[in-house]
Amino acid sequence: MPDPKSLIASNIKDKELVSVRRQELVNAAVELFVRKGFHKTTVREIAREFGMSMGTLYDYIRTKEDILFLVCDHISKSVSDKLQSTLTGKKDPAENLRNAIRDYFTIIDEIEDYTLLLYQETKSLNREERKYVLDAENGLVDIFEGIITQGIKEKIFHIDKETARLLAHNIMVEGQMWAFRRWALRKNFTLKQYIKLQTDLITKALR
Amino acid sequence: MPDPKSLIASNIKDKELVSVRRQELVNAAVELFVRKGFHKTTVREIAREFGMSMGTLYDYIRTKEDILFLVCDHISKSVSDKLQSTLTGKKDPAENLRNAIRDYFTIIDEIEDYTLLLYQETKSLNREERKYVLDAENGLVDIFEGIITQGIKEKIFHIDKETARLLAHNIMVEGQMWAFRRWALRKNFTLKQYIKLQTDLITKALR
Amino acid sequence: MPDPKSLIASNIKDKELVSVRRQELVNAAVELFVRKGFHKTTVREIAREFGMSMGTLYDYIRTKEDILFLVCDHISKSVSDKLQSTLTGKKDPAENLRNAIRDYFTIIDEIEDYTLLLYQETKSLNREERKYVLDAENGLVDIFEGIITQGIKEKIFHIDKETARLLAHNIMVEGQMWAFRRWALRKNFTLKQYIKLQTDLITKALR
Amino acid sequence: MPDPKSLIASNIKDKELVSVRRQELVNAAVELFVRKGFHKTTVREIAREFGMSMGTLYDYIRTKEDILFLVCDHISKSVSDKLQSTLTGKKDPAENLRNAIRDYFTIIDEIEDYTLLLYQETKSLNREERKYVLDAENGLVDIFEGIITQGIKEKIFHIDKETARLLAHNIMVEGQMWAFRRWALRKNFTLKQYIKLQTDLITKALR
DNA sequence: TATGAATGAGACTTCATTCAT
DNA sequence: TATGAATGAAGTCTCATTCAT
Repeated sequence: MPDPKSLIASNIKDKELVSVRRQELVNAAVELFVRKGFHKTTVREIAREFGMSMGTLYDYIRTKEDILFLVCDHISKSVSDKLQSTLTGKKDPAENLRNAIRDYFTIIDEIEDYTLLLYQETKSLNREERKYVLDAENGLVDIFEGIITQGIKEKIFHIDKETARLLAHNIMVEGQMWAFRRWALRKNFTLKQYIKLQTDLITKALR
Repeated sequence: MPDPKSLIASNIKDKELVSVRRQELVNAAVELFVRKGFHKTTVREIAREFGMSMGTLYDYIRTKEDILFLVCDHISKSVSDKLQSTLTGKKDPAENLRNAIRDYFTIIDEIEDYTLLLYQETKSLNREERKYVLDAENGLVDIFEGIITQGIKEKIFHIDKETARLLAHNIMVEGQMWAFRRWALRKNFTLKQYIKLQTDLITKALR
Repeated sequence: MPDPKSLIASNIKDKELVSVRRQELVNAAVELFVRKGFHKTTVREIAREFGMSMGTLYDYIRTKEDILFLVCDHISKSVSDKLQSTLTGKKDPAENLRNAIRDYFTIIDEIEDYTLLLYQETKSLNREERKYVLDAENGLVDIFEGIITQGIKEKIFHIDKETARLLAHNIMVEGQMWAFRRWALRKNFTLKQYIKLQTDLITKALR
Repeated sequence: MPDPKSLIASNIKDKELVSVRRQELVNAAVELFVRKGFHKTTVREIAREFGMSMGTLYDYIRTKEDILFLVCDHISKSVSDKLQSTLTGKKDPAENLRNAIRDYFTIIDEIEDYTLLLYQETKSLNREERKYVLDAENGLVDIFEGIITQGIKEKIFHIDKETARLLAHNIMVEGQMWAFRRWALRKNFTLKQYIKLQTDLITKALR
């Protein structure tokens, strides 16, 4: 998989600089997008937050949508990286799954605003860019599915392969819903409770 | 709860006419929003599809966002109404739940595009309008929660009250994810399979 | 041949109004284009001269190039119309030719600035639009060729058919060069002299 | 006549280097101008084609228009030089004229694109620069006029002095029209035919 | 009540030119 | 002398909303 960022043309020759500046750009844009949404944020505002002129901003991207892509890609990668780094090669699939769920939900909680953004604005990306982001998502589903499948092999979990895939999807969505249904869930649960209850439900379903 | 539509001012005195026209307006707008998204649809396009002039359109609403609200409210109500109408007062909570899940998922599948729209554009509503839509959502959660609670009372389901609320949320989201993760789920499951597998997982969790 | 103006989309429904306003638009733009050239004239300037807002201007056209097309088409039609109206069905081809040359050169002289504009900016039109303008030009060539051909038939002119076509082109270009080489020709000739000398040269070539 | 190129200031001291680089610059720019027109070609593109940085490019010129002037001057000089080099001091003015016409038209045909460019973009030059280019043109007119005048003196051609000047202009324009009316002329004539027919017409006019 | 032409602010984007390194 | 990142003014175009008829 080629680096998605190389999809985006730039006038600047110094690749290193492009990389650094784009990171700064993402940092500037993400806050605005979270606060106002992609469509209601103007490029001028982003440039101001970016601390550079409009012209300079456009030396690093070609269109406003490129910025959205950089932002979405960043968030998406960020979740993947964080989750990957917490995954240990523990032996017990049951414990592995519990830990993965806990870590994933915790990450979501930490970057709740970003999750929401990724969730709501991905549709504004073009085909190719959207595919990148969704592929990253799929990578996460694969992780959960892998753990469950291991448990099935070891006869610890008692569901079939198809259900394993579905359950992996469910876990992903249950993580995300902690962000996008916060208005309702926060009234009833703390993160800790939420993790515990969801984990219990999943565990029971695996018996 | 006051009729949400009365939130939106109108120049027209004849309440009956307002109601009829707004329904036509919603029908015109919803197709466009589904196809192009709210932000990329222009009021001019809506007026054309609506078969009325810009001026007349603005006799029934005040801002473009009002249209979005009418649309979201309509979709949201539509799901509630359909689901309510299939709910029977059967005695067995287990069967009631199975039926409700099946009916809800089926409704989602039927109006998949609308669900997606509701899902992605609600954020563009203002505080007050968004609250309306989310309240309607909550009504659905209550329905599922009610069935589960009944099962708990009858000692058929073995989970606590808090988990019941959470499970109700889960069911809602699992219905919606059939729409918003269709790009992934459709590869692996038909609607029928999806309903069966999710129902099984929920059933196991209730034991 | 469909009316070229119908090639250009408009937001305005009243066809009559579109026609009137476009004429006003052409009048506003042509002066600016003559003075500053197409590229150096801004749409804002055109709107100001047009006496309407930018938005309104763009209700009558879609792009800046549309304005250029309207202008070029107008000039081109204008020359054709004027020439056509002076053409009499006189019997003597020699006299007909002399008159046509005189009238054509005189028209060019009258709208010298416009001729120059047409001449220099046609290249900025897109394929289809350029074709329209060039086709109109060809119509004029045909007129001159027709007169010459008639003279050949009547054994008054002694050149072959191919040369007749070429000579028709020459006459066209000799008319235009009165505009685009004015910096040189005006030093040596008045319009009257120019017409006489060119007519004499052509007449001798026809012997 | 001072060297036109000295009109354009340069940061670089080494006159020799300036001259060499400017020639390379012209070569780079002319292709782009032919393909896209002056206004639609960006300085960045020219620099890239030139193989130098923006900064370096601007060491050799002051404004984008300077480049256009260098290009126009180059083309204009190029035609003059080529034509001069073919002119022989033959004795017979009639043959001299035929040869000059043939050579001139042939040169035009060879650098048709450049002729067109010169023709269409001269207007974008400023007063002073445009004068340079037009003066070079006049030099060519003088050449043709000279040959004709010689013929008049030798009683071979039978037209007056004023007509001689006009005819010289006509010849120039008839050469150029082979380029700028190619869309029409190429349908009917090859270069060879075109030369022959135009030469015949001119010859007849001289009798 | 209905029409649709008119508004004008503001959106995104480009690009000739400069200047610190 | 050479580089190329940075500038910022200006360009074209859009569109939600209004109001005279």
